Amino acid sequence: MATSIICTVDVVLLTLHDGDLHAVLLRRERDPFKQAWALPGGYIDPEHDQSAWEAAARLLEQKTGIVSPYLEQLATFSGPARDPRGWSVSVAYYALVPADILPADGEAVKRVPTARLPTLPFDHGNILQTAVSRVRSKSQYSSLPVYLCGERFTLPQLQTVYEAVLGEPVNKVSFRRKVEELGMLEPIEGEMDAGKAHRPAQLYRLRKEFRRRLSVLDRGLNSRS
Amino acid sequence: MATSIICTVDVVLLTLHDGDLHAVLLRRERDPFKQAWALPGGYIDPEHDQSAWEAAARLLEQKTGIVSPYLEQLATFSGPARDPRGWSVSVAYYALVPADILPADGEAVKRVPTARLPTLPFDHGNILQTAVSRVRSKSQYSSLPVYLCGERFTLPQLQTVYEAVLGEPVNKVSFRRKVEELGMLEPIEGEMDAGKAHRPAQLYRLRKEFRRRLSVLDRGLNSRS
DNA sequence: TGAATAGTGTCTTTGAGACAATATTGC
DNA sequence: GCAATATTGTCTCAAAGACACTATTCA
Repeated sequence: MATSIICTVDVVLLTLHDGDLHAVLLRRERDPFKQAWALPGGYIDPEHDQSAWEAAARLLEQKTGIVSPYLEQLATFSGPARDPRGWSVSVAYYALVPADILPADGEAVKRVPTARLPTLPFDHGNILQTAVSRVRSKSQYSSLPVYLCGERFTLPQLQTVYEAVLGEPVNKVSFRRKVEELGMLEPIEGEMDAGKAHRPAQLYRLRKEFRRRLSVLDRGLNSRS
Repeated sequence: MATSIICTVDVVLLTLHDGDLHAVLLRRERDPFKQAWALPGGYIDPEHDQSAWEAAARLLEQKTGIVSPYLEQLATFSGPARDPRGWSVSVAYYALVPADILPADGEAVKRVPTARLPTLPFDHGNILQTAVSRVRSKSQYSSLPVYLCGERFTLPQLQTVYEAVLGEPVNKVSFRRKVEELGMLEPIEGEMDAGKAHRPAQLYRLRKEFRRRLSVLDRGLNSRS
Protein backbone atom coordinates (compact mmCIF):
# COMPACT_ATOMS: atom_id res chain seq x y z
CA MET A 1 0.00 0.00 0.00
CA ALA A 2 1.06 3.60 -0.50
CA THR A 3 2.86 5.20 2.41
CA SER A 4 0.55 7.72 3.98
CA ILE A 5 1.55 11.15 5.12
CA ILE A 6 1.30 12.35 8.72
CA CYS A 7 -0.72 15.58 8.92
CA THR A 8 -0.22 17.78 11.94
CA VAL A 9 -0.42 21.38 13.07
CA ASP A 10 1.93 23.26 15.36
CA VAL A 11 1.34 26.54 17.14
CA VAL A 12 3.95 29.13 18.06
CA LEU A 13 2.40 30.89 21.02
CA LEU A 14 4.14 34.18 21.71
CA THR A 15 3.90 36.51 24.65
CA LEU A 16 5.87 39.13 26.48
CA HIS A 17 7.71 38.39 29.70
CA ASP A 18 10.20 40.61 31.52
CA GLY A 19 10.15 42.93 28.54
CA ASP A 20 11.20 40.24 26.07
CA LEU A 21 9.39 38.15 23.53
CA HIS A 22 8.87 34.59 24.77
CA ALA A 23 7.47 31.42 23.23
CA VAL A 24 5.39 28.92 25.18
CA LEU A 25 6.59 25.32 25.17
CA LEU A 26 4.85 22.20 26.45
CA ARG A 27 6.42 19.07 27.83
CA ARG A 28 5.57 16.18 25.51
CA GLU A 29 3.58 13.41 27.12
CA ARG A 30 4.27 10.79 24.45
CA ASP A 31 6.88 9.51 22.08
CA PRO A 32 8.52 10.60 19.93
CA PHE A 33 10.57 12.94 22.11
CA LYS A 34 8.57 12.08 25.22
CA GLN A 35 9.39 14.54 28.03
CA ALA A 36 11.03 17.01 25.67
CA TRP A 37 9.87 20.63 25.51
CA ALA A 38 8.16 21.32 22.20
CA LEU A 39 5.58 23.49 20.47
CA PRO A 40 1.92 22.83 21.19
CA GLY A 41 0.48 20.83 18.32
CA GLY A 42 -0.87 17.51 17.21
CA TYR A 43 -2.75 15.63 14.58
CA ILE A 44 -5.42 17.16 12.42
CA ASP A 45 -8.63 15.28 13.18
CA PRO A 46 -10.63 15.02 9.96
CA GLU A 47 -13.62 13.78 11.92
CA HIS A 48 -13.95 17.03 13.82
CA ASP A 49 -11.79 19.78 12.36
CA GLN A 50 -13.22 21.81 9.50
CA SER A 51 -9.78 23.17 8.57
CA ALA A 52 -6.18 23.19 9.69
CA TRP A 53 -6.90 26.52 11.38
CA GLU A 54 -9.61 24.88 13.47
CA ALA A 55 -7.26 22.05 14.36
CA ALA A 56 -4.69 24.59 15.54
CA ALA A 57 -7.27 26.49 17.61
CA ARG A 58 -8.60 23.26 19.10
CA LEU A 59 -5.18 21.87 20.01
CA LEU A 60 -4.07 25.18 21.46
CA GLU A 61 -7.12 25.31 23.66
CA GLN A 62 -6.92 21.64 24.68
CA LYS A 63 -3.27 21.85 25.58
CA THR A 64 -2.99 25.29 27.13
CA GLY A 65 -6.55 26.41 27.80
CA ILE A 66 -5.98 29.50 25.70
CA VAL A 67 -8.34 30.82 23.05
CA SER A 68 -6.23 33.32 21.19
CA PRO A 69 -7.90 36.27 19.46
CA TYR A 70 -5.14 36.22 16.88
CA LEU A 71 -4.12 32.93 15.29
CA GLU A 72 -2.67 33.06 11.82
CA GLN A 73 -1.08 30.62 9.46
CA LEU A 74 2.71 30.88 9.34
CA ALA A 75 3.87 28.32 6.78
CA THR A 76 3.89 24.61 6.16
CA PHE A 77 6.86 22.41 6.94
CA SER A 78 7.26 19.00 5.37
CA GLY A 79 9.58 16.15 4.57
CA PRO A 80 10.59 12.60 5.40
CA ALA A 81 12.95 13.43 8.24
CA ARG A 82 11.35 16.13 10.37
CA ASP A 83 9.27 13.56 12.29
CA PRO A 84 10.75 10.14 13.12
CA ARG A 85 7.36 8.52 12.55
CA GLY A 86 7.63 9.19 8.82
CA TRP A 87 6.94 11.61 5.99
CA SER A 88 5.03 14.47 7.55
CA VAL A 89 3.36 17.77 6.84
CA SER A 90 2.90 20.30 9.60
CA VAL A 91 0.86 23.43 9.03
CA ALA A 92 2.28 25.93 11.49
CA TYR A 93 0.38 28.82 13.06
CA TYR A 94 1.37 31.65 15.33
CA ALA A 95 -0.62 33.30 18.08
CA LEU A 96 -0.01 36.37 20.23
CA VAL A 97 -1.47 36.68 23.71
CA PRO A 98 -1.08 39.09 26.63
CA ALA A 99 1.12 37.88 29.45
CA ASP A 100 -1.66 37.89 32.03
CA ILE A 101 -3.72 35.11 30.49
CA LEU A 102 -0.85 32.63 30.64
CA PRO A 103 -0.40 30.15 33.47
CA ALA A 104 2.83 30.44 35.43
CA ASP A 105 5.72 28.25 34.32
CA GLY A 106 5.39 24.74 35.69
CA GLU A 107 6.10 21.07 35.09
CA ALA A 108 4.22 20.97 31.80
CA VAL A 109 4.34 24.53 30.49
CA LYS A 110 7.09 27.09 30.29
CA ARG A 111 8.08 30.23 28.50
CA VAL A 112 11.45 30.61 26.83
CA PRO A 113 12.91 33.86 25.51
CA THR A 114 12.98 33.81 21.72
CA ALA A 115 16.42 35.35 21.79
CA ARG A 116 17.90 32.29 23.52
CA LEU A 117 16.01 29.23 22.34
CA PRO A 118 16.95 25.77 23.54
CA THR A 119 17.38 22.97 21.03
CA LEU A 120 13.96 21.66 20.16
CA PRO A 121 12.69 18.36 18.76
CA PHE A 122 11.36 17.91 15.22
CA ASP A 123 12.04 21.11 13.26
CA HIS A 124 10.42 23.19 15.96
CA GLY A 125 13.45 25.43 16.29
CA ASN A 126 13.14 26.36 12.65
CA ILE A 127 9.39 26.90 12.93
CA LEU A 128 9.87 29.13 15.93
CA GLN A 129 12.55 31.23 14.25
CA THR A 130 10.33 31.64 11.22
CA ALA A 131 7.47 32.80 13.44
CA VAL A 132 9.63 35.34 15.23
CA SER A 133 10.85 36.90 12.03
CA ARG A 134 7.35 36.98 10.61
CA VAL A 135 6.04 38.72 13.70
CA ARG A 136 8.92 41.16 13.68
CA SER A 137 8.39 42.02 10.05
CA LYS A 138 4.61 42.37 10.37
CA SER A 139 5.04 44.57 13.42
CA GLN A 140 6.86 47.14 11.33
CA TYR A 141 3.74 48.13 9.45
CA SER A 142 0.76 46.84 11.41
CA SER A 143 -0.99 46.77 14.74
CA LEU A 144 0.01 43.16 15.41
CA PRO A 145 1.79 43.84 18.74
CA VAL A 146 -1.38 45.14 20.38
CA TYR A 147 -2.38 41.49 20.84
CA LEU A 148 0.50 41.23 23.30
CA CYS A 149 -1.10 43.91 25.46
CA GLY A 150 -4.00 43.43 27.79
CA GLU A 151 -7.34 45.05 27.18
CA ARG A 152 -6.30 48.44 28.49
CA PHE A 153 -2.91 50.02 28.02
CA THR A 154 -1.17 53.37 27.67
CA LEU A 155 0.74 54.56 24.64
CA PRO A 156 4.10 54.42 26.43
CA GLN A 157 3.34 50.80 27.36
CA LEU A 158 2.42 49.98 23.80
CA GLN A 159 5.59 51.62 22.55
CA THR A 160 7.62 49.45 24.92
CA VAL A 161 5.88 46.39 23.48
CA TYR A 162 6.74 47.43 19.93
CA GLU A 163 10.33 47.99 20.97
CA ALA A 164 10.50 44.55 22.56
CA VAL A 165 9.16 42.89 19.43
CA LEU A 166 11.23 44.89 16.98
CA GLY A 167 14.33 44.64 19.14
CA GLU A 168 15.20 48.30 18.71
CA PRO A 169 14.08 51.69 20.01
CA VAL A 170 11.24 53.50 18.29
CA ASN A 171 10.94 57.26 17.89
CA LYS A 172 8.27 58.49 20.25
CA VAL A 173 6.79 61.20 18.04
CA SER A 174 6.71 58.99 14.95
CA PHE A 175 5.23 56.18 16.97
CA ARG A 176 2.36 58.34 18.15
CA ARG A 177 1.77 59.63 14.65
CA LYS A 178 1.59 56.08 13.36
CA VAL A 179 -0.77 54.89 16.05
CA GLU A 180 -2.99 57.85 15.26
CA GLU A 181 -2.82 56.97 11.56
CA LEU A 182 -3.68 53.33 12.20
CA GLY A 183 -6.81 54.59 13.89
CA MET A 184 -7.45 51.43 15.86
CA LEU A 185 -7.33 52.80 19.39
CA GLU A 186 -9.81 54.78 21.44
CA PRO A 187 -9.06 56.55 24.72
CA ILE A 188 -10.83 55.38 27.87
CA GLU A 189 -11.99 58.05 30.23
CA GLY A 190 -10.20 56.85 33.36
CA GLU A 191 -6.49 57.40 33.58
CA MET A 192 -3.69 55.32 34.99
CA ASP A 193 -0.59 55.53 37.07
CA ALA A 194 -2.50 57.41 39.70
CA GLY A 195 0.19 56.06 41.98
CA LYS A 196 3.23 57.27 40.06
CA ALA A 197 5.10 60.43 40.82
CA HIS A 198 4.54 61.93 37.40
CA ARG A 199 1.87 62.85 34.91
CA PRO A 200 -0.48 59.89 34.36
CA ALA A 201 -0.84 58.45 30.89
CA GLN A 202 -4.10 58.13 29.03
CA LEU A 203 -5.49 54.60 28.87
CA TYR A 204 -6.54 53.25 25.47
CA ARG A 205 -8.30 50.16 24.19
CA LEU A 206 -8.75 48.57 20.79
CA ARG A 207 -11.79 49.76 18.87
CA LYS A 208 -14.36 47.03 18.45
CA GLU A 209 -13.72 46.76 14.70
CA PHE A 210 -10.11 45.83 15.37
CA ARG A 211 -10.62 43.26 18.08
CA ARG A 212 -9.86 40.43 15.71
CA ARG A 213 -8.12 41.96 12.77
CA LEU A 214 -5.05 44.01 12.10
CA SER A 215 -4.77 47.57 11.01
CA VAL A 216 -2.09 47.97 8.37
CA LEU A 217 -0.02 50.91 7.18
CA ASP A 218 1.57 51.55 3.82
CA ARG A 219 4.90 52.61 4.94
CA GLY A 220 5.69 51.03 8.24
CA LEU A 221 7.26 52.32 11.41
CA ASN A 222 10.43 53.00 9.50
CA SER A 223 12.68 50.83 11.54
CA ARG A 224 15.72 50.55 9.38
CA SER A 225 17.14 47.10 9.81
CA MET B 1 -9.53 2.76 10.79
CA ALA B 2 -8.86 6.49 10.97
CA THR B 3 -9.83 8.49 7.91
CA SER B 4 -6.67 9.55 6.18
CA ILE B 5 -5.99 12.99 4.77
CA ILE B 6 -5.29 13.70 1.12
CA CYS B 7 -2.02 15.61 0.74
CA THR B 8 -1.49 17.59 -2.43
CA VAL B 9 0.34 20.60 -3.80
CA ASP B 10 -0.94 23.21 -6.25
CA VAL B 11 1.08 25.71 -8.22
CA VAL B 12 -0.05 29.14 -9.36
CA LEU B 13 2.07 29.79 -12.41
CA LEU B 14 2.03 33.46 -13.34
CA THR B 15 3.26 35.20 -16.43
CA LEU B 16 2.71 38.33 -18.48
CA HIS B 17 0.67 38.31 -21.65
CA ASP B 18 -0.56 41.29 -23.65
CA GLY B 19 0.61 43.53 -20.85
CA ASP B 20 -1.49 41.81 -18.20
CA LEU B 21 -0.81 39.28 -15.49
CA HIS B 22 -2.03 35.81 -16.48
CA ALA B 23 -2.22 32.46 -14.72
CA VAL B 24 -1.56 29.18 -16.46
CA LEU B 25 -4.29 26.54 -16.22
CA LEU B 26 -4.20 22.89 -17.28
CA ARG B 27 -7.07 20.76 -18.47
CA ARG B 28 -7.60 17.98 -15.94
CA GLU B 29 -7.14 14.49 -17.33
CA ARG B 30 -8.92 12.70 -14.49
CA ASP B 31 -11.78 12.92 -12.08
CA PRO B 32 -12.70 14.77 -10.04
CA PHE B 33 -13.45 17.65 -12.41
CA LYS B 34 -12.15 15.75 -15.42
CA GLN B 35 -11.76 18.12 -18.39
CA ALA B 36 -12.07 21.22 -16.24
CA TRP B 37 -9.36 23.90 -16.32
CA ALA B 38 -7.48 23.93 -13.03
CA LEU B 39 -4.16 24.76 -11.40
CA PRO B 40 -1.22 22.43 -12.03
CA GLY B 41 -0.83 20.20 -9.02
CA GLY B 42 -1.13 16.69 -7.67
CA TYR B 43 -0.28 14.33 -4.89
CA ILE B 44 2.83 14.60 -2.80
CA ASP B 45 4.79 11.40 -3.38
CA PRO B 46 6.49 10.46 -0.12
CA GLU B 47 8.55 7.86 -1.94
CA HIS B 48 10.31 10.44 -4.06
CA ASP B 49 9.68 13.96 -2.82
CA GLN B 50 11.94 15.30 -0.08
CA SER B 51 9.53 18.13 0.71
CA ALA B 52 6.33 19.75 -0.46
CA TRP B 53 8.46 22.25 -2.38
CA GLU B 54 10.07 19.41 -4.31
CA ALA B 55 6.68 17.94 -5.03
CA ALA B 56 5.55 21.29 -6.42
CA ALA B 57 8.67 21.65 -8.57
CA ARG B 58 8.33 18.08 -9.82
CA LEU B 59 4.65 18.37 -10.68
CA LEU B 60 5.16 21.71 -12.36
CA GLU B 61 7.88 20.27 -14.54
CA GLN B 62 5.99 17.05 -15.31
CA LYS B 63 2.84 18.86 -16.29
CA THR B 64 4.16 21.94 -18.06
CA GLY B 65 7.82 21.21 -18.76
CA ILE B 66 8.77 24.35 -16.88
CA VAL B 67 11.52 24.61 -14.29
CA SER B 68 10.84 27.91 -12.62
CA PRO B 69 13.72 29.87 -11.08
CA TYR B 70 11.29 31.27 -8.54
CA LEU B 71 8.90 28.93 -6.74
CA GLU B 72 7.74 29.96 -3.31
CA GLN B 73 5.24 28.70 -0.80
CA LEU B 74 2.03 30.69 -0.75
CA ALA B 75 -0.16 29.13 1.96
CA THR B 76 -1.89 25.89 2.81
CA PHE B 77 -5.55 25.29 2.14
CA SER B 78 -7.46 22.57 3.91
CA GLY B 79 -10.83 21.19 4.87
CA PRO B 80 -13.36 18.44 4.26
CA ALA B 81 -15.11 20.10 1.32
CA ARG B 82 -12.48 21.58 -0.95
CA ASP B 83 -11.85 18.24 -2.65
CA PRO B 84 -14.76 15.84 -3.27
CA ARG B 85 -12.49 12.89 -2.55
CA GLY B 86 -12.34 13.82 1.12
CA TRP B 87 -10.59 15.83 3.79
CA SER B 88 -7.59 17.37 2.08
CA VAL B 89 -4.58 19.58 2.60
CA SER B 90 -3.05 21.41 -0.31
CA VAL B 91 0.21 23.26 0.08
CA ALA B 92 0.05 25.99 -2.55
CA TYR B 93 3.07 27.55 -4.30
CA TYR B 94 3.44 30.36 -6.77
CA ALA B 95 5.92 30.71 -9.61
CA LEU B 96 6.75 33.56 -11.98
CA VAL B 97 8.11 32.93 -15.44
CA PRO B 98 8.83 35.04 -18.53
CA ALA B 99 6.26 34.80 -21.29
CA ASP B 100 8.68 33.36 -23.83
CA ILE B 101 9.27 30.04 -22.09
CA LEU B 102 5.57 29.17 -22.09
CA PRO B 103 3.97 27.00 -24.75
CA ALA B 104 1.21 28.63 -26.77
CA ASP B 105 -2.35 28.13 -25.57
CA GLY B 106 -3.69 24.75 -26.69
CA GLU B 107 -6.00 21.89 -25.82
CA ALA B 108 -4.32 21.17 -22.52
CA VAL B 109 -2.74 24.44 -21.45
CA LYS B 110 -4.01 27.99 -21.47
CA ARG B 111 -3.41 31.36 -19.90
CA VAL B 112 -6.20 33.36 -18.30
CA PRO B 113 -5.96 36.99 -17.22
CA THR B 114 -5.96 37.22 -13.45
CA ALA B 115 -8.29 40.20 -13.65
CA ARG B 116 -11.07 38.06 -15.18
CA LEU B 117 -10.79 34.57 -13.80
CA PRO B 118 -13.23 31.86 -14.78
CA THR B 119 -14.87 29.73 -12.09
CA LEU B 120 -12.41 27.07 -11.08
CA PRO B 121 -12.78 23.64 -9.47
CA PHE B 122 -11.76 22.87 -5.88
CA ASP B 123 -10.85 26.14 -4.15
CA HIS B 124 -8.49 27.04 -6.96
CA GLY B 125 -10.16 30.41 -7.46
CA ASN B 126 -9.37 31.32 -3.90
CA ILE B 127 -5.80 30.04 -4.16
CA LEU B 128 -5.26 32.04 -7.31
CA GLN B 129 -6.61 35.24 -5.81
CA THR B 130 -4.40 34.77 -2.78
CA ALA B 131 -1.38 34.32 -5.03
CA VAL B 132 -2.15 37.45 -7.02
CA SER B 133 -2.44 39.62 -3.95
CA ARG B 134 0.72 38.15 -2.50
CA VAL B 135 2.64 38.88 -5.68
CA ARG B 136 1.22 42.37 -5.86
CA SER B 137 2.16 43.12 -2.30
CA LYS B 138 5.66 41.66 -2.59
CA SER B 139 6.24 43.60 -5.78
CA GLN B 140 5.88 46.85 -3.91
CA TYR B 141 9.14 46.40 -2.08
CA SER B 142 11.13 43.75 -3.91
CA SER B 143 12.56 42.66 -7.20
CA LEU B 144 9.99 39.89 -7.63
CA PRO B 145 8.65 41.08 -11.02
CA VAL B 146 12.01 40.65 -12.72
CA TYR B 147 11.20 36.95 -12.91
CA LEU B 148 8.48 37.87 -15.37
CA CYS B 149 11.09 39.35 -17.70
CA GLY B 150 13.37 37.42 -19.94
CA GLU B 151 17.11 37.32 -19.42
CA ARG B 152 17.74 40.71 -21.00
CA PHE B 153 15.47 43.72 -20.69
CA THR B 154 15.48 47.49 -20.59
CA LEU B 155 14.41 49.66 -17.67
CA PRO B 156 11.34 50.98 -19.49
CA GLN B 157 10.30 47.37 -20.14
CA LEU B 158 10.83 46.47 -16.50
CA GLN B 159 8.82 49.48 -15.43
CA THR B 160 5.95 48.35 -17.63
CA VAL B 161 6.10 44.93 -15.98
CA TYR B 162 5.91 46.49 -12.52
CA GLU B 163 2.97 48.59 -13.62
CA ALA B 164 1.17 45.54 -14.97
CA VAL B 165 1.67 43.64 -11.73
CA LEU B 166 0.82 46.53 -9.45
CA GLY B 167 -2.07 47.62 -11.61
CA GLU B 168 -1.12 51.28 -11.44
CA PRO B 169 1.42 53.66 -12.96
CA VAL B 170 4.83 54.05 -11.34
CA ASN B 171 6.85 57.24 -11.21
CA LYS B 172 9.73 56.93 -13.65
CA VAL B 173 12.32 58.80 -11.62
CA SER B 174 11.48 57.01 -8.37
CA PHE B 175 11.41 53.70 -10.16
CA ARG B 176 14.90 54.18 -11.49
CA ARG B 177 16.13 55.31 -8.08
CA LYS B 178 14.66 52.16 -6.52
CA VAL B 179 16.13 49.83 -9.10
CA GLU B 180 19.48 51.46 -8.51
CA GLU B 181 19.04 51.03 -4.76
CA LEU B 182 18.08 47.35 -5.13
CA GLY B 183 21.39 46.88 -6.89
CA MET B 184 20.43 43.66 -8.60
CA LEU B 185 20.87 44.69 -12.23
CA GLU B 186 23.93 45.15 -14.39
CA PRO B 187 24.02 46.84 -17.80
CA ILE B 188 24.94 44.78 -20.85
CA GLU B 189 27.16 46.42 -23.40
CA GLY B 190 24.93 46.01 -26.42
CA GLU B 191 21.90 48.21 -26.75
CA MET B 192 18.44 47.55 -28.03
CA ASP B 193 15.66 49.02 -30.09
CA ALA B 194 18.14 49.66 -32.86
CA GLY B 195 15.10 49.56 -35.06
CA LYS B 196 12.96 52.13 -33.25
CA ALA B 197 12.73 55.75 -34.27
CA HIS B 198 14.01 57.03 -30.96
CA ARG B 199 16.87 56.77 -28.55
CA PRO B 200 17.66 53.13 -27.77
CA ALA B 201 17.44 51.91 -24.19
CA GLN B 202 20.24 50.24 -22.28
CA LEU B 203 19.83 46.50 -21.84
CA TYR B 204 20.22 45.05 -18.36
CA ARG B 205 20.38 41.60 -16.83
CA LEU B 206 20.13 40.20 -13.31
CA ARG B 207 23.42 39.98 -11.48
CA LYS B 208 24.44 36.39 -10.82
CA GLU B 209 23.84 36.69 -7.07
CA PHE B 210 20.19 37.50 -7.69
CA ARG B 211 19.38 34.83 -10.21
CA ARG B 212 17.43 32.86 -7.65
CA ARG B 213 16.68 35.22 -4.85
CA LEU B 214 14.93 38.49 -4.33
CA SER B 215 16.36 41.85 -3.50
CA VAL B 216 14.25 43.62 -0.93
CA LEU B 217 13.82 47.26 0.02
CA ASP B 218 12.84 48.81 3.33
CA ARG B 219 10.34 51.19 2.10
CA GLY B 220 8.84 49.95 -1.10
CA LEU B 221 7.97 51.61 -4.35
CA ASN B 222 5.52 53.79 -2.52
CA SER B 223 2.47 52.82 -4.43
CA ARG B 224 -0.27 54.18 -2.27
CA SER B 225 -3.12 51.77 -2.38
C1' DT C 1 14.73 68.72 -38.95
C1' DG C 2 10.91 66.46 -36.45
C1' DA C 3 8.83 62.72 -33.83
C1' DA C 4 9.43 59.61 -30.37
C1' DT C 5 11.18 57.58 -26.38
C1' DA C 6 15.45 57.18 -23.05
C1' DG C 7 17.70 59.13 -19.42
C1' DT C 8 18.74 63.01 -15.96
C1' DG C 9 18.40 67.31 -13.09
C1' DT C 10 15.92 69.68 -9.83
C1' DC C 11 12.00 71.60 -7.30
C1' DT C 12 8.13 70.55 -4.32
C1' DT C 13 5.79 67.84 -1.04
C1' DT C 14 5.50 64.41 2.49
C1' DG C 15 6.88 61.98 6.25
C1' DA C 16 10.36 60.37 9.77
C1' DG C 17 13.48 61.62 13.48
C1' DA C 18 15.54 65.10 16.71
C1' DC C 19 14.86 68.27 20.08
C1' DA C 20 12.71 70.68 23.24
C1' DA C 21 8.82 72.98 25.45
C1' DT C 22 4.73 72.28 28.15
C1' DA C 23 1.57 69.35 31.27
C1' DT C 24 0.48 66.73 35.33
C1' DT C 25 1.31 63.98 38.98
C1' DG C 26 3.41 62.54 43.97
C1' DC C 27 6.56 63.91 47.20
C1' DG D 1 9.04 73.67 44.21
C1' DC D 2 11.36 69.21 42.36
C1' DA D 3 11.63 64.89 39.99
C1' DA D 4 9.70 62.16 36.76
C1' DT D 5 7.24 60.87 32.84
C1' DA D 6 3.29 62.16 29.39
C1' DT D 7 2.08 64.82 25.59
C1' DT D 8 2.66 68.16 21.99
C1' DG D 9 4.98 71.62 18.87
C1' DT D 10 8.33 72.49 15.60
C1' DC D 11 12.62 72.10 13.04
C1' DT D 12 15.57 69.32 10.01
C1' DC D 13 16.59 65.87 6.86
C1' DA D 14 15.59 62.25 3.56
C1' DA D 15 12.87 60.24 0.13
C1' DA D 16 8.98 60.29 -3.29
C1' DG D 17 6.57 62.55 -7.06
C1' DA D 18 6.12 66.25 -10.58
C1' DC D 19 8.02 68.51 -14.20
C1' DA D 20 10.89 69.61 -17.54
C1' DC D 21 15.20 69.46 -19.92
C1' DT D 22 18.75 66.96 -22.56
C1' DA D 23 20.12 62.76 -25.49
C1' DT D 24 19.76 59.66 -29.31
C1' DT D 25 17.72 57.33 -32.79
C1' DC D 26 15.09 56.84 -37.49
C1' DA D 27 12.39 58.82 -41.06
